Order: sequence, then C-alpha cells, then structure tokens
Amino acid sequence: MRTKPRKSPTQQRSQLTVAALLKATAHILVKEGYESASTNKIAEAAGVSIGSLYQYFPSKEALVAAVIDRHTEQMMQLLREALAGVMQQPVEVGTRQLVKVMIDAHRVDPRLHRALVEQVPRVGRLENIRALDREAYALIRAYLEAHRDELRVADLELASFVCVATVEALTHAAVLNRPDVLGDHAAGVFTDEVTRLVVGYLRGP
Amino acid sequence: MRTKPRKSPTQQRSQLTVAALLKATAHILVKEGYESASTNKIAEAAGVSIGSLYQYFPSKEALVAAVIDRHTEQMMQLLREALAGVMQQPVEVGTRQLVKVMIDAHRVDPRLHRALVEQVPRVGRLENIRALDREAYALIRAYLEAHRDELRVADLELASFVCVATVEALTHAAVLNRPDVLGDHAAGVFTDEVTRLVVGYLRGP
Amino acid sequence: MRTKPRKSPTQQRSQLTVAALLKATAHILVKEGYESASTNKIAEAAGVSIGSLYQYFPSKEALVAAVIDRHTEQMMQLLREALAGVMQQPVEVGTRQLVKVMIDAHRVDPRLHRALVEQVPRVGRLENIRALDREAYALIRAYLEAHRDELRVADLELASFVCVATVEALTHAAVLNRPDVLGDHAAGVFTDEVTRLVVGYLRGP
Amino acid sequence: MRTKPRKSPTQQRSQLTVAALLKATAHILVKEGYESASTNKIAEAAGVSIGSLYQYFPSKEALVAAVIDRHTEQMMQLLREALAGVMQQPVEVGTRQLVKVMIDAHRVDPRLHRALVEQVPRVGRLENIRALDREAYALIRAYLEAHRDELRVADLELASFVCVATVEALTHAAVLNRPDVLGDHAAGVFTDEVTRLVVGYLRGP
DNA sequence: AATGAATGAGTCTTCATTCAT
DNA sequence: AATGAATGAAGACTCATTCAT
Repeated sequence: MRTKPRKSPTQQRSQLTVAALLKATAHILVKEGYESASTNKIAEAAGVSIGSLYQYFPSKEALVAAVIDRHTEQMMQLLREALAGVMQQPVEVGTRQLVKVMIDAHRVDPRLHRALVEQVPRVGRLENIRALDREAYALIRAYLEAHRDELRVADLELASFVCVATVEALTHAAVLNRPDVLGDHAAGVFTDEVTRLVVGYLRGP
Repeated sequence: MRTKPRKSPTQQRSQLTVAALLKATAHILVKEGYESASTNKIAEAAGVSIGSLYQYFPSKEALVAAVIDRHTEQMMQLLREALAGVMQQPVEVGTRQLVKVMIDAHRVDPRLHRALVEQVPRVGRLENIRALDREAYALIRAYLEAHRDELRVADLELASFVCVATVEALTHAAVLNRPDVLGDHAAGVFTDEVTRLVVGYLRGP
Repeated sequence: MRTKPRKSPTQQRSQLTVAALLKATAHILVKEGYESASTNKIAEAAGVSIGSLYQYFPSKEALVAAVIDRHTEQMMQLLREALAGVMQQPVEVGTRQLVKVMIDAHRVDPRLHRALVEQVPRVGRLENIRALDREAYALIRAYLEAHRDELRVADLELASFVCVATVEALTHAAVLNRPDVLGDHAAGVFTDEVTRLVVGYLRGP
Repeated sequence: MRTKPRKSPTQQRSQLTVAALLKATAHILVKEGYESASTNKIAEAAGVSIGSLYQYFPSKEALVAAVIDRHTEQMMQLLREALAGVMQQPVEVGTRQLVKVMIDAHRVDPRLHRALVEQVPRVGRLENIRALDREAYALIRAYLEAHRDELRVADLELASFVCVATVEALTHAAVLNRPDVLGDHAAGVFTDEVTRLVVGYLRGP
C-alpha cells in the first residue's frame, strides 16, 4: 500500500486543502483515536470533500504517515539544533542540555505525541514513528564517540542504546503520565534527576 | 462497552472453549496484528463457533482484555515472587535481581508482549496494559521505602517513577528490538549495565 | 481476485439464500446490465442482506461467474445429451439435429445469454463464457473425426472451428436479433438453411 | 445521456487535442480495458487537462462512441470500396473477394476491435458497434439481389443474414482467437474454406 | 481555449454482533 | 451449550463531472 502523498499541491488553494487535512487528522487522532478516525470524518472535519482527500493522499495510512512525519520532523529539528551547539560541551553540561531538549521536544505537541505512540499500529508503512529513535540514536552515538575519553563505558554502542532508551522513556512517561514533574518548579528537579542518572552511568562508578 | 467476561465457564467443556479462544486470540494477535484479528477469524482458529465466543465474551475488546490480563498477570506473578525474596536484600543485590526478573518477565512471551504494546489501541477498557506499570511502581516504591537509608535521593516518589520507567523501557526495548544484547553471553553484561545505571542513580554521586 | 464461491451452503436456509442471489443477479444483469449491477442492488433484489451475499461470494465477479457457470452448464447439458444420441447418425441427420439443439440451447434463457455475451467484460476470471465454445469445439471435433469418411475436408481441425463458429454465430444472432426467423413456422426453414450451409461445406463441392 | 461530441474543434490546436484524446482512449481501451479506462486517466495519457476533455466530449460514453465510430468507419470504408469493384463479378469471384476484404477489415486494428467487442457494454448509446453489421447487411443484400439468378436460395433476406453473420463470425473469431489460421501460408487456405462455405450455400446443393 | 482543484454519489467490502435452530 | 446463518452500519476508495480561474 502506498504511503507517499499522491501529488504535491502547487496552487495556493490546494496547499490550504492539504494543510486543513493534516490539521484535521491530527485533531481527530487526538480527540477520537486512530481506530475511529475515518477518512470521511477527517475530510468533513477539514471542510473538504472526500474526493479531495484522496487526490492528495492515496490512503488513510498515507494521511496518518504524513502527520507522523511532520511531527517527528519537528521533534528532530529541535534535537539536531541542540546537538550542534552541544557537540563541544563536556558530558555533564551536554547531557543536561540534551535532556532538556528532549523534554522540550516531547512538549511540541504532547497530546498528538501520545496519540501517535499509543494508538497508531506499528505495522507496515506506519512504523515511521520509530525513525525518531533511530536518528536520535545516531546523533547521541556520535556525541559519545567524540567524548569517549570522558566516559567509563565498555561498549559504546550499548551505552548509546541505554542512553537513548532511558531518556526517551523518561521524558515520554513524564510528559504523558506525570505532567506534575514538569511544572515550572519541578521541571528543573526532574531534569537534574535524569541528568544525574545518565551522567552517573556514563561516568562510571 | 462491556469488557468483563460474560459468564464463567463452569463445566469442563466450556473451560476448554474459553482456553481455546484465548489461545487463538493471542496467536492471531501475534501473527496478524490487532487490526486484522476479527472475532470470526478468532472463533474459527479456536475451532469454536462464533456464537460460543459471544457466550463468554461480550465483545471483541473483552476478549483482548482477557488476553492482556492473563499476560500481565503472568508477568506480575514473577515480579511479586521476586520482590518477596528481595525485600531484605541491600540495594545492590536487590536491584540486580529486580532487573533480572524484569527481563525474565518480558521474556514470558515477547512476541505477544510486542503485539499488545504496539498494536492494541490504548483506549477505553483496553488500557489495562498500563496496570502493570502501576503495580510495579507500588512494589518498587515499597522496596525503596524500606531501604531509604541506603539511598541518596531527595524525592522517593520521583525516584520510584524514574526507576520503574527506566528499567521497564530498557528491558522492553532490549527484548523487542535488541535481542542481541540478551544472548547467553551478553545478557549478563546488559543486566550489569542496567543495574549500574539504577544503583548509581539511587546511591547518588 | 477470487471467483470461487466462498463457502457452500449446507443448510436449507442458506441454499435458499444462494439461490435467491443467483436469481437476482441474473435478473438485474438482464434488466439493467452489468455495469449498473451493484452488489448492494443485487442483495436487495434478492431480499438478502449485503453481508449474506459476501458470506457466499467473495466478490461481485464471483457472483456473476456463478451465474455464467450455471447458464453455460445448462446449455452444455443439452449439447452433450444431443451428441450422445447423434454420434451414430450420418452427417446430414446428425448435423441437422445438432443445429436444432444449438438453437434450443440458445433458447434456454435468451435474454440472460445476451446480457452475458454483450456486457460481461471478457476479462480475468470472467472469461468463462468462452468455455462453452471450447467444449462445443471438442464435442464437434470428436463427431467429425468419427465420420471422417463421409466428409471432404482437408483439415479436420479447421473444419471443426469453422462449424462451431458458424453455427454458434448464426444461432446466437438469430435468437438475439432475429427472433422472427425462429417463429413456429420459420424455425424449420432456418434450421434447414443452416444445416444446408454446414453440410454443403463438410460434404465438399 | 449525450453521446454526440460537444463541439467541433475548429482551430488547429483543438483538432490536435481531440486527436490526442481519441488516440489515448483507444490505447487505454486496448491496454487496460474499458472498466479501468477513466476519463482522468485518458486525459492524462493524452497530455490534456480533464477540463479540455469535457470541452469536446460531454461524457465518457461520447468519447468511447467516437472511438467506435472512427474504427467502424475505417472498416466500412474498406468494405464499400471492395463492394464497388465487386458488384459486377460472378458469385464465386465476388464472394472470395468479399471474404478477403472482411478479413482485411478485421485486421485494421485487431486489438482495438477485440477490446471494443469484448468489453464495451452494448448498452444505451454505445451500441453503434452493431451499425457495422447493419450496413454490411445492406451492402451484401444489394449484391445478392444483383446476382439473384446465379443463386439457389429461397429467401434472399434470410440468405443475406446468414452470409453476413457467418463471414463476420468466422473472420472475427479467426482474427481474435486463431491468428494461426491467418498466417501468410494459412490465410489463403482459410479464405478458401470460408468462400467454399458461403458459395456452397448460395449455389445450393 | 485550457487548466486542474474540487466534488460527492455511489461502489465494493468487512466485521462485530444477534438470534433462530 | 453450541451452532452458524444472517444482519447492516460503516469504512475505504473511485471516478465522472463541474466550475472558478
């Protein structure tokens, strides 16, 4: 099944249509979940005919994939920018910034993030969500490699995996299930904790 | 929508029927995914008429919920047993055992675990999967409380959250995406790493 | 795409359902044509739910294929019976009888025959209509072979082809477009003409 | 529904447009069949916008009808020319030439011919294909009338019908299903056979 | 004269669920 | 207790056609 958009909107009118569709899809995904997000409902919510929907997206999956792509792209954008500025920093400082950025990335659109992660079946073409993990892994690995001498880890690859999975899981869980630990006051504490966790691990006993 | 089993099988014949249904559901969930797991297909795979299925389960969700419950119950069983024996152990030892048990728990039926986590929509009655997290959290929190004097953490609740989320995420990711780190040789290394991560965090800098 | 019926009706109730579906399909094919014969319309005309339709036929094509099969089978039944009794007859007599039977076969359900021939796209699994030609060809060929010494044709295969195509086309055209040549009085004349045509050809100059 | 072209292209540019549309339609009819020949696809294949298509053809049927008309016109052209030259010839000679021309006519574009005959629903405005039969019938009838004294047939109208249907069916079947009987060597044999068939019939026993 | 974005009725098909047997 | 035929709402998707630009 095709997941690639069918044709790119060139005129302004069609760009509006596509934008409305993506917005409506995200909205329904958040409000009603993947299962009850039908193409007809999406088209209606977008104020667009069902025919127009299929003019730009060959399937429901393609539509959701586009939403996923846009969302992960936004998150990755933050990560990449942060990493660029962090590359030269020592591990303590760098890690802290990274953790902070990771939290920020999850705050771009937490409700959409949750909907995507929890409900979109990780099957077939729709598994692009995991692309985020993969790219994050590569970025972090490069960072650790560059700071190898500051670390006390035997297996760098394993360490990268541990770091990414850990930070991802904690920020994810915090944003979605424990918004309290991210309140104005608490956010600093939480960031500290996660940083301490990771740095302690990287620095060794 | 009803999620509770409709009636309990009392006769032996009907117990077999229910068992066959649960087995078939798990099997199809693993092999074909949630989306293409229809009640008719499940009934057929179980060698049971669709009518009988609805005699015991009032809806498709109830059926899947039963599978989830059974699976999480098995995992929790392991955790509870382990914790009973660990309660008295010092943090280093206890944590290590807990991590090990967590991995074992994820190995009970990794393919089913993945299917449930990745595909079953976390919506409505079906969110029972998270029950595991909650109970694990309670168990761990009790353990940490009992060993408070060995630790250097400010907020015990926060620490519990961090521990559970971390270990859960790492074992989960390892079992599902990195079976290599759990091979005979590597498993010990991985357990060590995770233990070091957590203990380092709990013990403080 | 599947053309084979999905499951055979065993109970009497379901046999009635299938029969009603086939009847309704044939009726709509005749009255409205293949293009506007939708499965919903057919189900409704059969007084059956759309779900039941798909319980027995996996696609619209399968339904039409079943109608075609039943129709051609009826026609072939006549042909086979006739040929059995004709095998021993000399060419004049045998040919006449065959022509007559061919006309009768086309009279089994002329309007359905027309609808099938003129509108059902000869594509994919639906080309079974031509099966009739093939089997008729085999039957005739055997007959000619058995009477080879009465004939003056060089190429028996070619002659079989010519005979089948000719008689088929003439009876077909007569039944469908010239019902007048088949009226009580005229039918004998027409049969004579066709017989004379074929016998003259087989007997040679 | 309208089948007549909407407006005639006067400028040269629009004549090219119409020509491209007809060509594309024929091509898609042959390659993909009537069912999957959509107007959008045709317009795209013709390098023309869908809007332009509807400027010249008020419906999909009108477009296909135009293709049919052009095709049958080409075939009829051959027939008319041949008949003009044949009118004076005796039956043996004339028939042979006619049969030959009939075969040639079916060879003008056999693949398009097959597509039109086998897939285009003979319904509503689209039944123009049969116009060919009608005109052929008139031509032949005139020819037979002119040579009545050479023949031994009771009913001239019936004889015309038999001749046209027979020759049409045989050439049609040969061109479409038995290209082997029309190979360089075999074509003469086939023409002989058909001629013998018809002449034997017309000349009587 | 041409474009192509937009339309929406209508198509095929699935599947959770009911109920007569 | 079990069966399986029947249901029909609802979903994904197509395509002939229109119309503003």
